[in-house]
Amino acid sequence: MIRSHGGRVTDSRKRILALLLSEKNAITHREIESRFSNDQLDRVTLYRVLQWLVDNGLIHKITSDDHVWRYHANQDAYRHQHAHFKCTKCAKVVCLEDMPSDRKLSLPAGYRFQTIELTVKGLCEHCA
Amino acid sequence: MIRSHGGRVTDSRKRILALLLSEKNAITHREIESRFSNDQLDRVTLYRVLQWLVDNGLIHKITSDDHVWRYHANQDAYRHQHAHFKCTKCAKVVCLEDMPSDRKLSLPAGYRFQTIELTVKGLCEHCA
DNA sequence: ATTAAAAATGCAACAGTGTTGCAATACAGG
DNA sequence: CCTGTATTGCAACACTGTTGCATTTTTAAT
Repeated sequence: MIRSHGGRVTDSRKRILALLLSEKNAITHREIESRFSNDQLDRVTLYRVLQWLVDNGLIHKITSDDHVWRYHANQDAYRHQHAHFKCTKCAKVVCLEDMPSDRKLSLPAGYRFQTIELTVKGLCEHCA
Repeated sequence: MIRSHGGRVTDSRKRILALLLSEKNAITHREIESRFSNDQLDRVTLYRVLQWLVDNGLIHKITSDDHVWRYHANQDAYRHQHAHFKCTKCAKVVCLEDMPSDRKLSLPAGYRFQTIELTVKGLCEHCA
C-alpha cells in the first residue's frame, strides 16, 4: 500500500498504518502514541506520518467538537463518503456505513458544493 | 435578553451580544476580539462571556475542521437545529436555513441518537 | 443612597494539540 | 557498498482555550 504511492517504506509508516488497519474505531493521535509507548515513536513523526497517509488517501481524518483529529484506515467499506457517529459520553468515534444522500439541500445562489460532513451524536452501546 | 436568563447585565455581555446580533456569519473568538481592538476587552473575559451566552442559549457555537469555534447569535430563523456551510477557501461559515430531513440513518444496535451535526463544504459566492 | 454579598472581570500562568527549522539518520537505486 | 534524498528526531514555537485568584462591578437589601 505504501510503496504504491511513491513514498519510502519506513518502519514508522508500516507500524502506524498496520495499527490503524487493525483498529475498528477512529482514534486520536494521543491514542496511537500510547499504543506505541514501549517502542519509542516521536510525536512529530507520528503527526507527519499521519499527514502523509491522509495525503495519499490511505487513511482519513475526522474532525470533532473536542477539536482533536481522529484517524481511520480507508478499508473497503470506508473508501466512499460516509457519516460518523460520536458518543457524547466516552468520545468514541465510529464510521457509519451510509451517508443519507439528501443531496438537495439548497445552497444560496452562487455557492458551489464540494463535500458534506455529517456527524451523528448520541450514546454508544456501552454508554447507553 | 441577558436579564431574562438571570445573569448580570454587564458591559462585556451587552457589547459582545450586540456584535453577534449584528453579524450575519458565524465568527471566531479571534475575529470578535479584533473588532474590539480599541476598547480593551480581555481574551479570557471574551471566552467566558461567549460560554455564558452559549449556556443560556443566546448564541450557538459551531465546530469546524480548522478546530476553531465560531459563534453566531440565535436569531429567529436559527433557533432550531440547522446545517452550516463552510467555504474551503476563505473559511467563512454561514448558517443554512434547513436541515435535510434526517431520514432514519440507521445506527448500530444499542446506540442512542441525540443530535446531528452537518456541515456542507464548498465555495462561497466570492470564492467560487 | 449605602452597604454587603455575589457575580463577573483582568491578569498571569498554564495545558493541549499541532507546527516549523534544522541537523542527523535511514531508505532506495545504482 | 555508496550516494542523494526522503524521513526522522529534537527543540522550540504558535495557537486556542482554560484555571486560580485577587480585584472590580453589579445587584439587592437595608
